[in-house]
Amino acid sequence: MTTIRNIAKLAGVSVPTVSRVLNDQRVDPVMTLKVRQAAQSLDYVPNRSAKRLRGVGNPLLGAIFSDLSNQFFTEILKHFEWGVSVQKHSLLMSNSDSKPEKEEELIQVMLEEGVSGLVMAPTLEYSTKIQELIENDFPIVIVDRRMREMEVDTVTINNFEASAKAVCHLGNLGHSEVGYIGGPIHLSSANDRYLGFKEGVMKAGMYCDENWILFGDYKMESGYCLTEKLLSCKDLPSAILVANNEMVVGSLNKIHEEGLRIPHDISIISFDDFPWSISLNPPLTAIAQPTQEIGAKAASLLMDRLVDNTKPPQTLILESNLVVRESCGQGLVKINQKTKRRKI
Amino acid sequence: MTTIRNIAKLAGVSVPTVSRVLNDQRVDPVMTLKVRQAAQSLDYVPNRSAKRLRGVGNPLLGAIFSDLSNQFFTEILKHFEWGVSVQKHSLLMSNSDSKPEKEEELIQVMLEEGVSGLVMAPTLEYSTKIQELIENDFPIVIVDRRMREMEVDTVTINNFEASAKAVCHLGNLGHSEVGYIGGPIHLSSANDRYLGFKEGVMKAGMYCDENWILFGDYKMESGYCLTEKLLSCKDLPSAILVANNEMVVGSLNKIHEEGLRIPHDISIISFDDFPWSISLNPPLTAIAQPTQEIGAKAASLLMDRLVDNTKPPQTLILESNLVVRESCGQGLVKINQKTKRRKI
DNA sequence: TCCCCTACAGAAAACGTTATCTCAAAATGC
DNA sequence: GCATTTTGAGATAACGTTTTCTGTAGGGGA
Repeated sequence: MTTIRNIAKLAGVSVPTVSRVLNDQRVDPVMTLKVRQAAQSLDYVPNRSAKRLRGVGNPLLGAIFSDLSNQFFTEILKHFEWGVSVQKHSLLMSNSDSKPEKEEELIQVMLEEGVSGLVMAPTLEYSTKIQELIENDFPIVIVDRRMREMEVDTVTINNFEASAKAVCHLGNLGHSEVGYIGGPIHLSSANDRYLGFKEGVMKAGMYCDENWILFGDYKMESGYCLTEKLLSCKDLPSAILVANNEMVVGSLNKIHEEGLRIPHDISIISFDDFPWSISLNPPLTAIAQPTQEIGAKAASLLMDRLVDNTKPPQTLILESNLVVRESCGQGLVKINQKTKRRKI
Repeated sequence: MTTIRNIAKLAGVSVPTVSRVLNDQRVDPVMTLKVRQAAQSLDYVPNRSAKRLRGVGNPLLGAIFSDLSNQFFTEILKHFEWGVSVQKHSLLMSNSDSKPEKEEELIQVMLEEGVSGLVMAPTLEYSTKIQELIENDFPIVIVDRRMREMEVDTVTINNFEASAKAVCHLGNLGHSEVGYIGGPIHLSSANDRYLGFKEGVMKAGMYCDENWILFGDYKMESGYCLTEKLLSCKDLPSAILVANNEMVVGSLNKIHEEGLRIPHDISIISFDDFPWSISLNPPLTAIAQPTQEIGAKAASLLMDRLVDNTKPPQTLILESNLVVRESCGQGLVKINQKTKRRKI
């Protein structure tokens, strides 16, 4: 490995002079040239660890997401990376696999690596580790979820409202019985979506049997299993709201496996929208979250905080967008047979 | 920030003693205790930059993928991370956005960060930067694609064979005219898939008009546009093979937009398989790549090379799996109207 | 001509660690 | 009981940088 010391030797100058040349500080032109040539010929690669130790050089940022195979998060991450890369930050990413203990470990690793800021989709709505970071004024931005009892920069959508809006949409289409397949209630997003669902049901005067309300873990498998459970009810709702992209895939798969037709036999509406949602059977009506904007805002929030850490934390609530396709009956009232047999 | 120097002061011992305690080396129990307590009370966070500068501590690995919003890559990445995390490596990830110049820049950044190994899905089949790394015996593993003129650890599937197999499947179903929507031919995967397609067509005695062969960039948009172009042909093939997951989404969207029915009007088979492929309209017949195995093997290949860099580079060719669903006619011969009108 | 200021290169210190070296004290062998 | 080995803690150097300090040469003003 070549160091500025080697360069200095080859160029016949002192070490600090090399440093000055490489940092574009004022140095005699002839020396500058010699140093540049030496650096070139030795394939010099600057050592960021050394720079970071000195407290200079490109900052390192960290991203910890609960599920890096969930396209929703990777979209956010991609735009976050775009947002911060204009400033030449390096980005350390990791996957907490929705495990709080792994998350804590990863935070520790990132701190040891010397990140100057973090963006996270945390696994729990409270974490002493994160609380500590905040108390020590460590720059951190939370996406998708809100933390409980913590003042911290946050970028999310209004999950309550979005969920209520979805139910309202079902109501407008004539649905009067609706089920809910939700995420882990200890996450604010899951909780808000559930509360919004209840609110929507109430406002629209719809009915929801308690057996139609099921909570999973935001993963596809639980979407599948919970749908199985739901479909085993004697009476079925005419429509269900599924709380995220992964679960709705499981849910759809189960519904198709059972040979039920959407929306004829059951309607479905979900959170999160992707290009392939259009080509599902049927095209899926969904609440699209602005992943691009979430990522970009998170990046700018974090970069702002890196330069000025005195501002009070902000919570940005972005607009979600109901994308109406064909999985809820295309505006027609569809009541399936089973539901008609329902007593109340 | 607290350093071992602070701890030493508080515990009333020397700096090296603190280091020894924290590295579990033999130290007087009473001192050990004092050091541990001091470290605890000062919220000590080890500094990996300093360790790395000294040449010790957990190694850092780098991952550079051409598209981090492509689920195929994130699946690989996830399993790669699992594979290496058993050894407590840190992982620096980045997205080259399929841009060679960005890729080169990212490699540079990672080298500066001091990664001890790289896993990459490169943007081109040749790169002087990568060539240099290999010549300098830098540990690197390539996934999904093969590099030209380079001896380097590689994990991929047999794209040629898989593609031929797909065409053969179409032939078995009675298709005799087939189109191809491929990726950028400068990538080995895209090239192999194309060659395999041609081979398959020839072997099965099928027909492929030259207007039915279109090349894009593996992105959804080009899948959409190329399908538009294909569908504008006077005569249509009865089936098309689409070369990756992103493009097939665009392709499906376009086909649905045109109101064509799959497989009645046109059959479609693609590379890459995801949970949501089951719920597409219709369920998509696809060549599933073993993303989990690719990631895991890449991890073990890289870790092996980290400990022993003398072994000759290996190329692992993993098995792909044809998943037959309903987008190719479920075993029935389907010839659409338009095709029937074709002259030869 | 002398003095002071400026410009700029080199020397030395520092960032937070760990490894090597030194040395004293304790433990062991005779 | 003395010599020798072992033990283990502290001092020092080193990793690759940058920053501060030091010193020297050259230029300008009196």
